[in-house]
Amino acid sequence: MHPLTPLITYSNDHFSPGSPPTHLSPEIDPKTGIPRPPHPSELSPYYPLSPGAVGQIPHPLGWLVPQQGQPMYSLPPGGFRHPYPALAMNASMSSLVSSRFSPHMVAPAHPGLPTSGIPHPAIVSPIVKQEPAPPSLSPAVSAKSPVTVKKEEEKKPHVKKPLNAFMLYMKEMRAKVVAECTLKESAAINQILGRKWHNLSREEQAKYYELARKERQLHSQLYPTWSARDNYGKKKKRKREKQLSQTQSQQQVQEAEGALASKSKKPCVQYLPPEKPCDSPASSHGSMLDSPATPSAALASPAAPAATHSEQAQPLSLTTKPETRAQLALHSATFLSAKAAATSSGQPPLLSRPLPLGSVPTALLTSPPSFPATLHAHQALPVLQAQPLSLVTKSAH
DNA sequence: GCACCTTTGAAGGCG
DNA sequence: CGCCTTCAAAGGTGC
Repeated sequence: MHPLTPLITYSNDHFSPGSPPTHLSPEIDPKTGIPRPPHPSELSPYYPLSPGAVGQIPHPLGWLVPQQGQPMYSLPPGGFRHPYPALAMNASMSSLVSSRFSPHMVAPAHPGLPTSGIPHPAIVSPIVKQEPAPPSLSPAVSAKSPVTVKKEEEKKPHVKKPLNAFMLYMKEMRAKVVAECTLKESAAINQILGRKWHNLSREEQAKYYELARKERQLHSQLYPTWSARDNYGKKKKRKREKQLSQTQSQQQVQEAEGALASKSKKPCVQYLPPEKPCDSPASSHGSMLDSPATPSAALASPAAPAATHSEQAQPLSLTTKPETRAQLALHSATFLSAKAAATSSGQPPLLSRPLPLGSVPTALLTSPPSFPATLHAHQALPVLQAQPLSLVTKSAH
């Protein structure tokens, strides 16, 4: 079943202008055993582009109930939450938003100005202490009395960051993974999802990158003045220290790395049991979610599909750069890892995917210009070996 | 009740 | 330009 399915409450036909990648035909996921729906086009279910081309647009609320009744943007106990508030949409935007905005979310006075009482998915009630509002969102506020201003500032919605490709993927797949596993801890689920992500086929990842790109695009249109910086410090986390300590633990891991050969010794085991039935990503025996199990199969779906009609606005740089993260050192110690990250905004990192034997160069060369390509040789490693990596990554993060 | 954990990616800041 | 930090989701867990 296609991962995006849960997010799509309407007919897949809308998103299948072209023929789906051959390797992505609807069927039972070998790994999960979950039936896979017809593969939609890489067009975002959230943003059904080219309405005219794809036919009638499904109910706009479709995005609200992406998976098992769970809204794309969860509704906090406090109230409705939507990534993006009502906004004035132009023709082009409407197509982007049509599937994500409820019908009642009609055009507000100004884009980026959540003037209506209808919250935006990206806007969260000040559950989190709001600092003096960023200058961006509420011009109307400035015109009010200091007291009112202060009051409203406190209420000022928290514009959240647009979800990146992986986050979109997680949102969609989490329910499946949880259903498959007895686990419910997000930490564990996320580890699984992380590996599943790496095992996703290029085409599938491309869809999420595209979705994320549209998310960002839409977000930027809605909140032109918004900056990720605006949310800094809103979480009040000790993460900082935590990460530092993790780094320390990482060092310990590195020190012990010499004995890496030994079974998993990583703490993450606690979250992600090595032999989880649902741990498909790790399966090196060809049960990957969507990636071909065999090199030949992998090659069977060269970058073409995703690239063919992907109108990716962002030209994808194939520039491959060495792993930039600190974990590289550790990675290199155990396996090769080449990761290319787009430098310009909107440029997804090179796709992370299983590294088909002898297909690396080809994959890179044939990668769609708009598609990220990351080589993860370790992908082929057994779960146990891969596990430590995720841990390392985290600490390095 | 809040922060942590865990994942990847985006974005901003800093040197 | 590269590196570092923070945040985005999410739900169990621990304090």
